Amino acid sequence: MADPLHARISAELRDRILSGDLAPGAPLPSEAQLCAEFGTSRGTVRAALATLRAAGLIRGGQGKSPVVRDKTLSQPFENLLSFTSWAERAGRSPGQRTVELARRPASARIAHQLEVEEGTPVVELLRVRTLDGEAVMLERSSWVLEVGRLLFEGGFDPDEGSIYRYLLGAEVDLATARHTMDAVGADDLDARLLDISVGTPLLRERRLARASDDRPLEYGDDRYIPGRVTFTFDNARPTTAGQLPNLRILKETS
Amino acid sequence: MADPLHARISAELRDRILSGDLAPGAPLPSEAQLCAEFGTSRGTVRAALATLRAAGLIRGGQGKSPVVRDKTLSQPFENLLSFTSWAERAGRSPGQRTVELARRPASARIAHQLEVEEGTPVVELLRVRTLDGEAVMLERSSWVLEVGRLLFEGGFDPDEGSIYRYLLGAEVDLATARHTMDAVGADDLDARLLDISVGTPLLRERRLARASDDRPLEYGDDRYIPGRVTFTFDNARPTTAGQLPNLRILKETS
DNA sequence: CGAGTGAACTTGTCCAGACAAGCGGCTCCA
DNA sequence: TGGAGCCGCTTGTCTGGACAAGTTCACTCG
Repeated sequence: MADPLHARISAELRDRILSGDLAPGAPLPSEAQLCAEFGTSRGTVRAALATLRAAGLIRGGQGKSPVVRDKTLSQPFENLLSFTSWAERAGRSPGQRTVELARRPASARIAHQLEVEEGTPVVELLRVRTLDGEAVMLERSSWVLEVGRLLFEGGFDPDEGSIYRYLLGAEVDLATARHTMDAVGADDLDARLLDISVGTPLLRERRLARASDDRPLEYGDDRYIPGRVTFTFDNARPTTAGQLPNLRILKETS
Repeated sequence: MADPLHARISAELRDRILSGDLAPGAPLPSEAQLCAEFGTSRGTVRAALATLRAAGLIRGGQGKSPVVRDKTLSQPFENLLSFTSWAERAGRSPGQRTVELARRPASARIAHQLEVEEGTPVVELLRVRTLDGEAVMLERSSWVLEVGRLLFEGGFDPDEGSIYRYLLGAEVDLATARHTMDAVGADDLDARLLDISVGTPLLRERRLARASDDRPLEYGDDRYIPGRVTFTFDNARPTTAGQLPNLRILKETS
């Protein structure tokens, strides 16, 4: 109820698109009609439409009503960090087996990524992640001590829940993340823990999560067995001048 | 000169950020100052700032001036399609060796992706792509006949220029693309053409490019040798309510 | 029957003003 | 000295209006 008007309008329209009430290809009501329906001025309606446009849900040109482009939604921030959140939203059953949770001095590479002195204590976590009981990914995660210490304190069980959900609940300021994708062959550790042979191609996602003031908080290295999980992104040519192309990221099971 | 005012303001501010005139962390001028500087109303200035915010260049909260977040720009639409455009922008020297350019009936898989009947003629292209003379990627590309025929007509040399640049110049309506990343081991063909051994891990990018009315135009399968090219994406938690997280994609050499 | 004109409708752009909400620094008081 | 409250600046939200530019469609004219 306290939400701004334009947010409520865009939420309402988004629901109509996601529910199939407005099918892809169908035109939206004109701005004038929306003004009448919600009892607002045109500027407010246009702010709501701009949100949908940035999300890639609608496409529309001058002179014509905007048209529904797609009903797949870009995934929320948390989904790209949290294996658990993502799997649950995809209707799969996530699980994990914790191999180790350790506090140790940062190696040169980790220290460089986290922008701390080499040898500074960090908290490292190594887990095998499963989907419906089947191993799909090996997660190596290093946290700066300030945040990592929370993983040792009561309330968090590494074999139980989602780290990110726990940390976001503890009001840790996770604001941005950069993900880099490439391919590697399984090393000895990967092979042993994922029960595959050395050299098997793996999709690697390296991740650096930062606080809102850009301090690095976590460096992660996740290696996915191919054929179980894919990363998809959409991009579109800019529509109106000065507008930037819109992007959406989807992490999918296959 | 014919550009809208808000586009000119956002372009001017973007240039100041990219040139380093406004360094990351520095606050932008207040909206009132920008109004005075450009002689416009506040709504116009806010439209310009919204563009920068959607691009992830600035971050800013209520009560405070927006702050420069980053000076890396999301890549334009064409860069994610065209190897040539991307390489040139990255300051590298792209090249290619065309293995075959053929018109043949669509296989079941290609027909399914391009949404045509199996056996419908399509145009298929197989090229080894190089960066500074070094092979980095094997490109398999299948075009619907309507577009692919242009590759046979005069004016296009598959050993010379960029397909996408040529087709966009020919006013082909390439509007959106969906990219899916995973890892595969090199098959016999990959191994022979890229001069690597069978089973070497490769980063695979499958791509479906569509026209603005969503008809598929091209299905591509690009396989990158690891360590030469990576795909990076940034995501951020939404700042203001109702706003969606912003995303940026970077394809990088390493 | 076809081509061209024009009106109605749509979105894009821009303006001027108003109030609410958040932030930061200041003063004043205990 | 330290804290509370106030004030000014900033952005967020919303209104109502105006004109420009693009699309669609029906009508008219040749």
